[in-house]
Amino acid sequence: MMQKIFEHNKFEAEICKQWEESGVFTPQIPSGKAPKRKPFTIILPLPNASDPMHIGHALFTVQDILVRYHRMLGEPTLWLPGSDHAGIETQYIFEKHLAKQGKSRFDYDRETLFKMIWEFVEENRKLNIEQMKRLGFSLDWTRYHYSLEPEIVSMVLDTFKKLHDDGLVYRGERIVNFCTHCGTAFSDLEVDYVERRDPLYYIKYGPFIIATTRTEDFAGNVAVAFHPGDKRYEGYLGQDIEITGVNGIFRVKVVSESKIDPEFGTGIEKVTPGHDVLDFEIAQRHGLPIKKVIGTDGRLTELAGKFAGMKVNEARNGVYRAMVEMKLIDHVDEEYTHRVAVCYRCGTTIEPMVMPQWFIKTKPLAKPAIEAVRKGKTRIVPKKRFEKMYFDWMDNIHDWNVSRQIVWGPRIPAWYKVDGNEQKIWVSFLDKGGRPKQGTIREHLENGSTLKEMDDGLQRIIVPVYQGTNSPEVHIGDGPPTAGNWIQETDTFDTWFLSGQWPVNTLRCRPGDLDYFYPTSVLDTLWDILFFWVGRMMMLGIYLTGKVPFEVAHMHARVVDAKGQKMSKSKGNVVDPIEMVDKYGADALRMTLVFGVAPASDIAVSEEKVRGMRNFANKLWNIGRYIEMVFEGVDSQVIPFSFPERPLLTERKFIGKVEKLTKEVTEAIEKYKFGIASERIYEFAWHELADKYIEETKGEARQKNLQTLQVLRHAYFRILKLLHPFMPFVTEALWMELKGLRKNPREQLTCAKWPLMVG
RNA sequence: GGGCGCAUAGCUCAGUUGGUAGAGUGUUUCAUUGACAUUGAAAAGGUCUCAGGUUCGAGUCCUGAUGCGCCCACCA
Repeated sequence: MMQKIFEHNKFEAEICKQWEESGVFTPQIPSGKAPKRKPFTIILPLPNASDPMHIGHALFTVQDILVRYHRMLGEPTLWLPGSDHAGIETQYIFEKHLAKQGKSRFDYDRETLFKMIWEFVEENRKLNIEQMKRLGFSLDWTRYHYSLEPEIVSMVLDTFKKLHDDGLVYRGERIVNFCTHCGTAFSDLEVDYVERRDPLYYIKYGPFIIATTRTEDFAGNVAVAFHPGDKRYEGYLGQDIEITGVNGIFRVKVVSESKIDPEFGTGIEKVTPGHDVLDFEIAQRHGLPIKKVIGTDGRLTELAGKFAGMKVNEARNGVYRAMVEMKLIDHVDEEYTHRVAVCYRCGTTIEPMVMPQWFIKTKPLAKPAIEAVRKGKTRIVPKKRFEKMYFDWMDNIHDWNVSRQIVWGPRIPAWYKVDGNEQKIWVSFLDKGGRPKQGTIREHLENGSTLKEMDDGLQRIIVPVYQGTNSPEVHIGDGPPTAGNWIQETDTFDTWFLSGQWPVNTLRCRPGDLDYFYPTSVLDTLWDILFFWVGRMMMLGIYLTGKVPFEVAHMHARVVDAKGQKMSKSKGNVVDPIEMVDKYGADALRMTLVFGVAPASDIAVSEEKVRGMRNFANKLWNIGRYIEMVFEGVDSQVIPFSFPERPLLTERKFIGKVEKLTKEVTEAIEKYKFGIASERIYEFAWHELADKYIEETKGEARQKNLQTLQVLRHAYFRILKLLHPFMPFVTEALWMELKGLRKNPREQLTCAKWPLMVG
């Protein structure tokens, strides 16, 4: 006898276990010469190992619907799970954790720090796996991968070597977005902009007046620039002008540059190539020297004279006061608002800095990635909205800075020759007594440290890029050359360099997988990482295999609260998926995320909606209970599960509706319109089957009219099948319950055949 | 500065190729030993943002306006 209410807690764990043990989520590759049916494959967008489960992860439901649907169509189906070490994110979280204990990353050598982070992440990573199972995701856990496992890392290093051998890797002193708090450079994508009001200083500058918000970087000024043809300044073009500044007299060159806006300020700007992106470009074009005034610690360097050692903001005020004293300030615009680059992680103002970094040339990689989408080898869905975004970004792509100055990630496999370059390589390390040491290798050696000691306590090295042949020899490969002394780069790879090759590398882990499952069928992800991830996967996937990584890139939307507000901890409107699963069941939460949702629009989630969907699961359960009741005493031999041959008119009409529903739902899923598909089933089950058909045929059912019962059961099982991809637990529970299959998992609904074949 | 999206019931949103508006939730009334109160029956509630245009016919297509949101580039 069935319970009066569907108690999800009683069934979910058991059903989960049953699915897993029956191995139905692990596809079999057909062997021998058997005709190979095209498989359906999705690679899970790997969650950050350090992230606690949040509602965004529950959106993987969309993938599970696709996967379960295709599995029921009889296709070999693979949904491959994984976790991402998420370099900067994770190290950032860990450093906050360290700070609570009064420690910082500088207290540890890199190896120790790496191990500590590893331990720190493990618990959460394992918890994530359990939580994803609870949502009913039909992932093949036998193929689970972690981005830092040795096999994956070794493939990533090989890719870098290959890129290097193909001439697509270079090291350059380039201006990068540097966060002095996080201590690392960021790619352009990882920079946010905030509106800020700062004083705009008009400074007397030799014969000119220049407008700037930054007074502190004066020691890095090497030129002034104006728009070509600006009559006010044309006469000065090419001259060396003497300037009196707070640190004395210096000279700057006068150049003209089309990117200078003649309308801004006085139409002439000071050029500081060491600390401004545009100025760096100007310097490259005009062969101007680059002076580094701000260090990686966010303090001014010795070039700043008496201001050396000050933090940027201190120095800005200090220099301003000095300028006032020297009557160098013409006037100050206090109302000036502009956009300032900040670290997307910690909000610290980004300092553009010139630093040695590893770059990947992206133009040759982007070209085939653009072609592939243009030719439809990869379709972006919804197309209209996102293809344009994709092309815009790909067409204007910059070279990719893959260096990160953090320890949490695979180290770039580059070794610098130490012998003969001792004075060029800067090293920070902890000596045997745990004391921090900084300086060139030569200085360390002179102070009695050995190379081994430096390596044991290594924190970071900096090897500048020298012009011509003066740069230390670099070796890229599996390890250092045997002859001589070499020291490995301490920069690690940008996380996206790993995740960009994830579909290829994970499928390489098992022989035959790459051939069979690649290109994968669908990539489903939040559209905000279209550039971070989708673009990189396209480039590296094609580069490594010659084929696109996925045939469809499906963009889903962001989850927001009931009022359409973005969820955030500070607003306190976060919906915890696991709490919802505990309270209302996984099916209810899954259904909430797709029911009535249009493609790529925001998804409003409220507890009320989850409750409503839980009520639907219960409704379904009670229809089953009703069926169990009316079938009591009826020999199931007498009523086969087949389609009735000659139904009565009411029944015939109803069966027609069932067929129509089947068609509509199938079409909607094929078009990624899960909102419509789920709504149709809901509407039909509740308002057609329960409210109308059952109510109207209660008399016949009581008299055990065989045709009525047969049609009733036919419609009901059809609904269970159609709904299974959306609400796997309650449908599976009912299927087992009504078919008496609780002891025979082989006939579970998960493996049942979809009722409509699609061509 | 360039581009995109949205505007429909109190709230959150659907509305697939143009044919007199739908769901969830909330509200009101009634029903109750009945498969299900996590229920059923019924009701109220919308000039589909505004102004033009195409059409026999526009929530749906076109143009413009207003409001909101987002993305890209970035101003020294």
